[in-house]
Amino acid sequence: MGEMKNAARPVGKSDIREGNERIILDCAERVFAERGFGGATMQEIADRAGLPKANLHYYFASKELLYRTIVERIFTIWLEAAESFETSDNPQIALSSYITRKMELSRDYRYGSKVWANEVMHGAPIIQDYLEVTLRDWTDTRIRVIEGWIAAGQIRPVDPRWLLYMIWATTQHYADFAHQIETLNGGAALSDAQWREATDTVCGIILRGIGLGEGA
Amino acid sequence: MGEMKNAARPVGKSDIREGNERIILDCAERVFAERGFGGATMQEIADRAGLPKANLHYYFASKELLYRTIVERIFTIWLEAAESFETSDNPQIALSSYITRKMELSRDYRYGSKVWANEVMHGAPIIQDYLEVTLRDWTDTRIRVIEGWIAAGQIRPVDPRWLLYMIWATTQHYADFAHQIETLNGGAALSDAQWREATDTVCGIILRGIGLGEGA
DNA sequence: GTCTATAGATTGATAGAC
DNA sequence: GTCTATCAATCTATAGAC
Repeated sequence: MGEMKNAARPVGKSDIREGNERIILDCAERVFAERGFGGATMQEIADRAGLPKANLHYYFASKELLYRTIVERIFTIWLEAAESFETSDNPQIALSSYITRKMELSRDYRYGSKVWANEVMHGAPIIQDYLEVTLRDWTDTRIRVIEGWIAAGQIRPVDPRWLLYMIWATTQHYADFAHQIETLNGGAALSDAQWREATDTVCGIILRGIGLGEGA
Repeated sequence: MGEMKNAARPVGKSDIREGNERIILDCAERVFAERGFGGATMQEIADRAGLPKANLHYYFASKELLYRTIVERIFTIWLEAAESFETSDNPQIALSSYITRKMELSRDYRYGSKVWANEVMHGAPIIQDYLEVTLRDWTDTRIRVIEGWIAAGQIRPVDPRWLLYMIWATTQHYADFAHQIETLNGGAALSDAQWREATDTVCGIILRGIGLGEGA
């Protein structure tokens, strides 16, 4: 497929375009995470990507479009983690698999999480529509699931909102505040064992906190 | 004290200076919180403070010094909340008063919390020394207190680090992600009752999660 | 202490040769 | 598709009159 002419590729992108877009997006994600939207420069992104600055504008018309593409990519990943919520009717299994998945995402997509946090902290100037439609719908659906568990007496009665915020906050903290955590860890990244332990502890406290502890 | 000459004020600042510095710091805190360090401009800070741009440089030599002053101010407020930790030997009282205090701070110092989060997310380029010395010392002391509770069988055995991170993450989330929370709240700020309820829920889940629930 | 004017550097974006 | 050269706008910071 790589050497074929336009006729054989009616909609798809060329290999060069696809490859360069990926490199630009990956580098830009890190720069936006480290400097914020205003602090990031097209020059630094270009340098890291090993391309002249003008090429960035060839692939992404503007800095804002490049940024928006990145935020949307991250938001999609967040939402896919939601599927963990549906793995079981049992709240113990559903919640612990959701928390575990969110912790994995914090480890694997640290920069994406930071860009998202930055965007929301600054008042979501670019993706407010996502908050108002997609996130709201997702949240309302999950709230109803949790309310069902409460009504069935499966978990203690807590406002599902505060519970969800606690899960988001705690799991994303390991990405957004990774630098602080690593500093307090003697300057080293968390080991595999530490990630496992942190995940287990987070799961344990939250589940037990809403009345799902095995040993309580 | 206001009209006296230099002789009577060997160390103190003039009223004008003190007043202007306060206005500049308050306005700058909001701008840095909303735009990040790189996105903030001295012009916007000056406009909000109602001063010409050159005056900012008269009071604060550089943009970075102004920013540093703000981050340090916030960090001091954070640390003072630590005193709540010493209100009692009883972990139930100590932890719930610490969490409650942190929730109050998230409500009262939303912008400061955001500036801090921004700084840490970007790798703490300005206040890395605070992380490595002051915060580390504070954390180590609290860890020993928590380990004492565990040794005495007062709470369940959990790594104190993951517990502290959970408290920081959850409480600060209400400041840093206030925009998201308000969007999911129909666009309105949380009411007094909602703040109380959220605080109670956070306290309840965490305390019960480490084996301190009254009803569990 | 205040403020206008401006220097000097950097930015996002584009034109146009290859 | 690539990349050099460059524009127009904007930024931090300062000089100097008041």
